[in-house]
Amino acid sequence: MYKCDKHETCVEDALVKADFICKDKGVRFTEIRKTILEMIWESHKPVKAYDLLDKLQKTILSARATTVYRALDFLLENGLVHKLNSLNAYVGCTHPIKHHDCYFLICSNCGDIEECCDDNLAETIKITMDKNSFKPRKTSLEIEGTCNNCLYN
Amino acid sequence: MYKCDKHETCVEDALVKADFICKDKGVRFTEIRKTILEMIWESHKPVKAYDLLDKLQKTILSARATTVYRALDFLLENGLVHKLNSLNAYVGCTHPIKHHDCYFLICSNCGDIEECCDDNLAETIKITMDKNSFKPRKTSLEIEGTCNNCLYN
DNA sequence: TTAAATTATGTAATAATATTGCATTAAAAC
DNA sequence: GTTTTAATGCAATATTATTACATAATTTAA
Repeated sequence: MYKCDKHETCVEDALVKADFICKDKGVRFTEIRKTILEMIWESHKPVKAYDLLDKLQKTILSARATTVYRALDFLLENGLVHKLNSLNAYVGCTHPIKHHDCYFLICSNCGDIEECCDDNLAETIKITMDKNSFKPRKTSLEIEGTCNNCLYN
Repeated sequence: MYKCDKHETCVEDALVKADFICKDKGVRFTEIRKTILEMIWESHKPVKAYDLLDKLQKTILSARATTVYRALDFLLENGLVHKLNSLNAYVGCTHPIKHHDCYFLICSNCGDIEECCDDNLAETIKITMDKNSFKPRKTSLEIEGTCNNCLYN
């Protein structure tokens, strides 16, 4: 398990930041979008679209797959969540305001995700792209393995 | 478009190597598996499972989704093809014998894939994992952008 | 401050991707 | 040759995601 001191703080923090970002960008952080983001932030584990749908339908009976995917699209576009392509699942972005390229450590033992940034790594990727004369637009780096916690606890 | 001097060579080469690898490992390179690999190698573009199925059904009427996915599983397990998670598509591995960690440059203009290796990049990733006390098992690095050819031709 | 334009949501249908379970056949091992 | 293992046949279904069109809510701007 990911050790955040007090998980409520993560959730609150994410919602406050999201609110700020949306206001700043002049986009609408509607109830549905807020609810989906909150649900995603219930854990540090990747969440599946249809699990979100199941939960959402408990309060919003009209919810359909589109409801969820539209909210996800919005959250993705605005950098509030990430999609993990290797899992077809979604996680909250831990630093939506100052957003750089980041990568994901996926622990296949406990299921937790850690979102990381590393200037050195980002720089090396950039250099490698230059070497290949490739103009990158979107980088997806997902590393599956065992996290520190699971290894030693 | 990816410029390989003579594409037949790519295909032949891939099949010969696959044959060698399978013999070496003592696994069976059956007709279906060979056909699927050949189909994947028809281009340097990622291929979709259900497109493979459509093609396969022209010669093997009994082919079903499972037929394709089982062949793909085999080819993936034996390092003969790669799955591009960001596209839900498959490409042939260009160096199945000496296999290191590699990454994929996905040109969203021409659709071509380039599979690359870079020791320096691999090393940087390794170092970054160490820093995070994370024990990696499988790395997926996919970079979408514009390739050299599309930029300057 | 209402009309027009834009954005968000409701709703149904369906497309695209992938897996399960069980029967049968083919190949390898003994 | 028989047993064991691996591969394929086959049907059903699970999972993930999109399309198209209608309605409602919000924002823009006349």
